[in-house]
Amino acid sequence: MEKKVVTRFAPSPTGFMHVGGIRTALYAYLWAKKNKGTFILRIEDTDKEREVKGSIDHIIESLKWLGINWDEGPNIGGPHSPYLQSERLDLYKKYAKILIDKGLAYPDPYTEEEVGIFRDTAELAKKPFLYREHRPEKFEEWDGTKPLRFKVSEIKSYKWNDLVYGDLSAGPEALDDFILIKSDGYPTYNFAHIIDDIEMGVTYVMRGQEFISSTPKFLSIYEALGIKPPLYATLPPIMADGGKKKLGKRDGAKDILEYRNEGYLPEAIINFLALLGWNPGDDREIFTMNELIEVFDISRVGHSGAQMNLEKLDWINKEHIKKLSTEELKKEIFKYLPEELKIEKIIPVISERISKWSDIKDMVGRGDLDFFFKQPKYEKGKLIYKNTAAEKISQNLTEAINELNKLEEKDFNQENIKNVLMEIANKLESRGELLHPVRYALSGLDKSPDPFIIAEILGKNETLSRLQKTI
RNA sequence: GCCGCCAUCGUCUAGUGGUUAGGACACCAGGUUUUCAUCCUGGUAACCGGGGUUCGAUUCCCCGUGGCGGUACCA
Repeated sequence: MEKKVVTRFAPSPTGFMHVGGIRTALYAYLWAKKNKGTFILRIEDTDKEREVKGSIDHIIESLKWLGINWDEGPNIGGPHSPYLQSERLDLYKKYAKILIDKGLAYPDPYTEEEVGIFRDTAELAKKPFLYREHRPEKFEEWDGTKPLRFKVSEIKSYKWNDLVYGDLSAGPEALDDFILIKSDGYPTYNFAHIIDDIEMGVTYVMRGQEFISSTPKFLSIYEALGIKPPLYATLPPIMADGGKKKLGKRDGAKDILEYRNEGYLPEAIINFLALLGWNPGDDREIFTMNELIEVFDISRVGHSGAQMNLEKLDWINKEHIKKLSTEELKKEIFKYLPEELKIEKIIPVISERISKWSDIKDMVGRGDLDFFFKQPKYEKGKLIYKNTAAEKISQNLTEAINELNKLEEKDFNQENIKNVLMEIANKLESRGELLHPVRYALSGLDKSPDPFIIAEILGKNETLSRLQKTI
């Protein structure tokens, strides 16, 4: 019987979520779900200085919007409650005690300034700074007012296997007497996440590659505790769009919820991020969350950094829009339309022309849709199709009006209108001789949706009146 | 400074000790449509550089270059 797969996403509440964090969460989620395992959300709020109020709610909202649902975590609880590190301080102290008792942890006797001087001296000598070279000979009793440090017992190189990168290694200088518990009583990330992963039974750790170099520290703690570490899956970085810098809040990374405001579908964001650093091994590019769960595999995660590419995101979003039902389209599209345009028939006209919902806002803002409910302004000459004589155009339009007039109000729909107009148009030298003027008469534009659907939406009276007007 | 990771079209990527180096976005051209959008067809475009190993390297090894990360009482 294989051990149950348990993954976690453990953000710190220092602001909003951006695509980097979301992708890490997504991969951890996909892997857990694929293996019918557990996905845990844990909040790493051990740095009270950097904490930003409200970010926990923000994280929760972001993940929920995207459909990355946790099996255990804040809000819903679970067998390993609580899921905020700040509420688990006793636990870290308990483990710290174990290390102290083993002689593997000791209070740092120096002030921060003193350690700073050690560091500066080492730097000046162009040597890597290692606290352990200043380790006190005798350990005092820890009273909780000083930082508690880990005593590295064996200075050595580490080699370990990473599910994504394969064999990784780090030299002995990556190993040092790092701080386990800060002087404010909170544990450091280096310590807390290990204790929690142990306590919560985490079996796979998905993480950014910024943690590669501190892995020996983690491994040495596991060794000291006599506990087998989880499997590591290190993810490649995401770079800012157009730049080569790792994406970070300081480099203009966007709040993931801004994508919601811009009218992207959560499934499209998920689809896009899944493909940023991973591929299924075939040519498929459009996936739902469930399909991703099906095909996702850690072993196909890439090694190199990838840039955000909004054009591709737009395309993926458009593909997902195409999959929506009319009901779903209606719900979203109507949010952005003025009252006059909230009609069923306009849905396909719009949905075919947008890649994200906010495009509708832009269309409305530019007045692209005004002709549907406002009399268009005509410009002289625009009505003429190529070199066709004005008399000929008038004649065609007149015939069109007469024929259309024969249609009953209830039969005045796209299909019938098309039949009527095409019959006339087909007799002409070029169908444009009729269809272009009709388009222009109805919309006041050269480029517009199908004039037949416009006519249907305008209705018989308005259609005939606009045609008459242009003559 | 030291340590580590990475390197295929503009971008996301597939792939191999011998391939016409494949796909997608974007771009361009043609077709369909009365126009736009959609749709279809086609096209431009890539193995960072130098050394090895080899009959043969984009692929394996080394060096360089470049990018990224780490070197915190941040995560």
